[in-house]
Amino acid sequence: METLRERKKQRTRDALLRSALELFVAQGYEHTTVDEIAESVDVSQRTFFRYFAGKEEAAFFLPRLTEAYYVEALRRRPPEEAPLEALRAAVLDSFDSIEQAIERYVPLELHMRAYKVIEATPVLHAAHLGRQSETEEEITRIVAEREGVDPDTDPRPRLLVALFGAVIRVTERHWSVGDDFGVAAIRDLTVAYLDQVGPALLGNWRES
Amino acid sequence: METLRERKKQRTRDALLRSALELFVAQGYEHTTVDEIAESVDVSQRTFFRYFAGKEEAAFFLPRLTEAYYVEALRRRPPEEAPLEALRAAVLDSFDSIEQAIERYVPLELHMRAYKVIEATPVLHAAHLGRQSETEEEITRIVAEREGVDPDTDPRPRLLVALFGAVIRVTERHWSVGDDFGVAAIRDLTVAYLDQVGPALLGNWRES
DNA sequence: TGTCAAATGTCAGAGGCTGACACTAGCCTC
DNA sequence: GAGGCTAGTGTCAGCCTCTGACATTTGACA
Repeated sequence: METLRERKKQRTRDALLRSALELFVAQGYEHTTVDEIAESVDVSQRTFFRYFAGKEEAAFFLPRLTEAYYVEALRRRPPEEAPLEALRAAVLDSFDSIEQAIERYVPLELHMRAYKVIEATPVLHAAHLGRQSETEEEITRIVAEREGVDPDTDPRPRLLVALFGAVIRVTERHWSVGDDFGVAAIRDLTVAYLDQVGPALLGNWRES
Repeated sequence: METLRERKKQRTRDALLRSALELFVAQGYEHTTVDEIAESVDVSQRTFFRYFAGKEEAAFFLPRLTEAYYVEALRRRPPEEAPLEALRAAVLDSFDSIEQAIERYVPLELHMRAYKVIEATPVLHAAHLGRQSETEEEITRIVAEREGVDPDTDPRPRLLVALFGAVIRVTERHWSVGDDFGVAAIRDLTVAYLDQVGPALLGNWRES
């Protein structure tokens, strides 16, 4: 962000993002119109659409960021690690670095509240799943490369990533209905759920 | 469907459904307008929206049906079965009964092609994932009840169902990019992927 | 300072979807 | 079988998301 022009752009986008999230949190995603968001930042509706491809994109700007951090964390894991272990460690790693990244845009709590709006709004939740599904495709390629297998032939990378993603989503969902807005809460839940994968798949629950 | 009135309604809805799927398959979901669908059946746009809550709902009418069949098949599994085994057997069971159910509405091949459109259209795929996520909630309750555990306390039912759903989705995705439109192909793929869950979760792939 | 390009605004319009109201056509009773 | 009732349909007006086209403003930079 060198020139004045670029700084202005940045400020406009940040303001739009922040206003959008605040409005979503305050009055719900569906009850917030793009006109409202634009007006609250004093730009035209058209300008909003030049910064965000759609209303959804405003809601997903920060989730996108955190996913990028996760992918980055995964790329950094040592190649000797077993695949599942690398996926798990990357999640825990990324939790740390993400907080500051978020704060560059909005207060962490606003982000957390917005995240709960995503989980609670069916159309947003669906879009969220769709995006995650795309991310999983990227992660699949990373895992396959780590292990030196072909993801189009060997089903294991895609399957492992899908299974892992399922655990993450159950965790997010569980977190989203709770009252704890902190990152530590998600972290603990993630570990707890990952540890339950074995028992869940076990044949007989009634003997335990 | 006793009265003439009811028969007419049924015919209108069936015609709308069929026209919609045909248009989606022929020219793509996004390039098909509701006006087009309505016009091809010679009713007003408003009438379309009285039969389907939205354009999406037309695309998901049959997937909804097949999911209902799956849930029903699961309910019928003997209670002694281990949970994962019941989920697996229910999928295979339901494949049989679904074909005829579909044919009551449209030719099976049209349905299969429409299904590929869902998988290939991002906005539909996302909505599909959202709906599946809701179905998983229902399945979770069924599994929890079978096993006599509380799904709000014990993480295993929800986790198992999420993991199982992940395998199903990978299977669907794989099938959707292939050229085989038959049901047998999905069935075989399902079995193959389910058998890979263990190996995928296994620590080290390089030793095998 | 004047030129160029980037950013924004304005306008028109497509497409999804909804509420309100009028009208048409099966249904049911007498 | 005529007439009242009501479910189903059409019409219309309007909101909201999103896009293309064109005009206008405002930094950047020689």
